[in-house]
Amino acid sequence: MASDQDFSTSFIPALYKPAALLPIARHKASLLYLIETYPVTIVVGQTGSGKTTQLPQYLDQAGWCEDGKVIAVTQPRRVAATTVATRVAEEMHCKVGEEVGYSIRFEDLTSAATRVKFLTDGMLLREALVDPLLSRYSVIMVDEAHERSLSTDVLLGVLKKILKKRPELRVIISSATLQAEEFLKFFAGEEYQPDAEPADLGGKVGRIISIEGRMYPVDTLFLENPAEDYVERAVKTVFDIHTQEAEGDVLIFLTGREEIDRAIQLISERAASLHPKSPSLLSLPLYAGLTTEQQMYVFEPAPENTRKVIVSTNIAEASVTIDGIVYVIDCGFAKLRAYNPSSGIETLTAVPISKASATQRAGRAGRTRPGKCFRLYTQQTYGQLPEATVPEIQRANLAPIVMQLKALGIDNIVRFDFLTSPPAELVIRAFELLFSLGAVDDHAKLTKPLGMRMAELAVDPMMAKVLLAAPAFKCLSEMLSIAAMVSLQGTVWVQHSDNKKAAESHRRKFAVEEGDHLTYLNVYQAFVTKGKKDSKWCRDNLLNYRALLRAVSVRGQLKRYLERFGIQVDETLSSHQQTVDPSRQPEQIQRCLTTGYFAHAAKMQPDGTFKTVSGGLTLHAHPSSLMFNRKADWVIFHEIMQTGDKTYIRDITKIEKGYLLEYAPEYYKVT
DNA sequence: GAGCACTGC
Repeated sequence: MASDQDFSTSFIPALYKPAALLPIARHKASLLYLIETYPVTIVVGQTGSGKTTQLPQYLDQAGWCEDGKVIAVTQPRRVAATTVATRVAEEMHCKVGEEVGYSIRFEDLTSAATRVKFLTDGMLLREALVDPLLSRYSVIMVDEAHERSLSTDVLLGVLKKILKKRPELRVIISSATLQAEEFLKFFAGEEYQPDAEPADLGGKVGRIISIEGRMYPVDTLFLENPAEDYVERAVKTVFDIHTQEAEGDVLIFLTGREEIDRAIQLISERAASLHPKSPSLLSLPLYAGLTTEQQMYVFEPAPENTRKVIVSTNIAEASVTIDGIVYVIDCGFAKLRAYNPSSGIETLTAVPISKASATQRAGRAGRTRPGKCFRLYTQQTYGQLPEATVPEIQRANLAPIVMQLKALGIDNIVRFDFLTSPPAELVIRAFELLFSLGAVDDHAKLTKPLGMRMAELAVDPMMAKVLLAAPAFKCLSEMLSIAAMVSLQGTVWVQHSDNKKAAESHRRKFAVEEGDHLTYLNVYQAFVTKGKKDSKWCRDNLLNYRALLRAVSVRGQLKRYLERFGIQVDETLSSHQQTVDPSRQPEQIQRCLTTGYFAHAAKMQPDGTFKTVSGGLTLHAHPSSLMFNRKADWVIFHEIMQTGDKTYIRDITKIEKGYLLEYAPEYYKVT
């Protein structure tokens, strides 16, 4: 038989490759040997190597599921967990939920027969709350670990701890080349010897194994001189490709919606001047803010004699894969979220990408045949890019993670073995917030029962505090709905850029005087009474049907948590009318919100902007908020974020200044 | 007058 190399150059591979022909097949014996011999195996597998789909099947065949044990494969994203499970079930000739299953939030398709289980890494962490040693699993494979998501990093630390108590457990980390040694060094700990021969790097703990992928070569081109305007330059490059290169679709990486809209506008303007007989251009946007329906267009094959141009954010770098891309245009930037621990404000700004990102982007051109990548920056600029993106754990608000680790019984966060330690300021800031909420005491221990319960609720600490305070304000049922709606993060209304006025008037139908939180409550209540079984009702009101269905699930889950704590949720309308005067209901909700969000308070200025309590910072109501063009005095808000040169607050509710002193006397004490 | 991408029984 021809070698694998010959095979890939003379044939175009089918979408579903026969498993035996995947590059991983000839590494089967050595993989199984390493996993049998060492607790930790790092698998460096390029795109198309088949590691995610084949390795779990090899392990199953080799007997790792005897005695009822299960193989877990974690993914950073929900869609990946479900699609890979479907694919492996097909190969194992079973239905999803039988021998192969998946488990993500709100969807558990597993059964007693399940031997291979795909799940999100956040989900596996949740399971550790109930089963701290994850004892039902014989093998845990952490896929895409090089992406270094918050939950992946925490999970790796937890697995290292578990390995000390369960030497028979096998951990497989799938990684890109760059981080493989770092992962091994982390698990080997003191045993790791930097000067050792590569084969002995991990001592008795583990080994690294590389598996070649199925990628076509991609020619990379740099600019000779820096571009002044990369959107303009990207558009020019599209036309250069269109007139000079062979057929094949184009993928452009830009940083956000505004740039994407502008690029699409420019492309369609200039496409008008193409020769009437030349092939046409079809440009399509791709970003997370689009509805699923709108996103589907990018997967449809272009009409005959048409070149497809997809203009995308970072979503196409790892989360979404589009077939038929032959040309990639990379602007060299991405928007990244970061948390400033001294101000407590999140920022969202465009920053240069890493070399690893640039490689990943270029690789998108070589999935179906040899491709080209046009980088809109110079080779010198590329040389100065960081090797890898700063892991999320070094730039995120850590309050939720601190709570989660505490709930897992990991009390000393500072001494917890992180792959990369978070900066001390982020940890300190997290503890300050949790202390002010009453979740931890002077000794940084979780309080009982408040802190323990907050740690178990799957919402951010401020909202968790509000929910646990709600029974005292007789508004628990309402607050559950509000918490569920806030968790949708601004996806309640669908965006129709062509009809802003209509959108405004629809929103006004649900609007109430007190602000965004009570407006959400209105929408939720209208949805469950009128729109739950009818997506048309949502369309008519420009509401996001899928998002609202999700709110119903989230609410149900939060309610079950509270009931487990022994907190009764009274859902009958008549009952709270007996306890609270209906006209006072909004006030109870405003007071209750203040018990969690007192640190997010601001005062409106005569010009309509807001100032923080300390007076230092000018804040703007986000245009999606009701308070964007309404009068208020004091308000609390859910979220604060700086983009460009403005700092926006969103999900805003009016309060009385006195509430702040009443519910957070320590925080606002007069000095 | 506007926000990158993810996640949680």
